[in-house]
Amino acid sequence: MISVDTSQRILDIAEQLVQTRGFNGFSYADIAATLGVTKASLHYHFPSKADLGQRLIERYGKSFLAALASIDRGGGSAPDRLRRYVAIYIEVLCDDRMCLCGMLAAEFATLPSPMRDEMMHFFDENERWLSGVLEHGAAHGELRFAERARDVARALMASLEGAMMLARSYGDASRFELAANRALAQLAA
Amino acid sequence: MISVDTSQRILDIAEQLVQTRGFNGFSYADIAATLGVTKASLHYHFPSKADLGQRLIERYGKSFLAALASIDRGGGSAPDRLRRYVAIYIEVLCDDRMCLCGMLAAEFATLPSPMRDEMMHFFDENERWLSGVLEHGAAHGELRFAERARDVARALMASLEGAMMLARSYGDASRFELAANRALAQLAA
DNA sequence: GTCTATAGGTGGATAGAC
DNA sequence: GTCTATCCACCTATAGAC
Repeated sequence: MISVDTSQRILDIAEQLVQTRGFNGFSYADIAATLGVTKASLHYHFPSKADLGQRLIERYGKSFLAALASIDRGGGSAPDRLRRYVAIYIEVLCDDRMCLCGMLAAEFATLPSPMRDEMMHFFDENERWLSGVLEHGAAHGELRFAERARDVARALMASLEGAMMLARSYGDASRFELAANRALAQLAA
Repeated sequence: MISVDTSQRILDIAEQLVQTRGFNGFSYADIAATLGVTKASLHYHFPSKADLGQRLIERYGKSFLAALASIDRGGGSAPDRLRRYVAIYIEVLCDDRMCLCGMLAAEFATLPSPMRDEMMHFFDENERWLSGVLEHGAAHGELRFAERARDVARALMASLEGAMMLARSYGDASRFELAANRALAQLAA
């Protein structure tokens, strides 16, 4: 994820800051110090912090969707795909980060509307993809669940986001892995 | 929850603010405006914001433990107790709040050490209580699970915290209820 | 595109009168 | 206990030179 473009480098640094400290937990000064430029320069690329935040979620969402598309291209059974979905979260967590949108969900009440909408769009897309995998798995006898695929998808996202948050607080990734494995095991046919 | 004591009233207001906006999302000015006093007065009761935060979690933890003791006094089966445990979360959510400690878990990286410790203590106590209920339920054939009670307790807490956060962002408490019901249904013997 | 300089506001916190 | 007044650091953001 090495960027040459300054805008992308700013987003890289901001992304790491939001995922660790939250949108209200960092400032332009933090980015400027890391990047080695002045605060004023940042405003050339992102006029306001709200702009920066919105563009950040947009990029994160696209990158996440690309990862989901990559899972689909890789083929494999529905349980396999779910394991690779969980692996994305683990990778983020092992970098001591939270899911960007999980973090923003906590700060929801303080976010400007465009950021809220972009955040919900992220979860909607995740729900869509997961629902597809779940339905496919159920149809092929690879997965079993009693509720609507949509509701199972929502419950799964919630479990992963919550487990991620607690695991990060305890500095113990195995807390996440245990919760995630249990969630997947319960879907086994 | 009506307090006459000024310190308690300050904590009441701060609690609502943290549960909706986060610890980094409010200021002494917000409390002062709501309470109708000056910022300086607040510093008489809580010298620093870190003090305020720590005392806030202490009180919240005690109140939560009292609620768990109340569930125990009420008797009933393990599934019954778990339903009443979930009901605590629902009540908080219907007031458009997050769990105080779930909120702080997101901001973990920016919190002073005393607040971190107090927050983890809250989750440890929840884990202890839940583990007890789970073990009791398993021993009496009311609940069934494959993993250690401790790990099931952790997974359950993570699910509830995550579902709460997403449900609040979507302004849809039913999202939480569906996830919680699914989590409890999977423990049914 | 990046800089210096600065505006205008808000943050937490303190001193000292009442 | 609460007030007024104030401090200083930091915040987001802008103007204008280079």
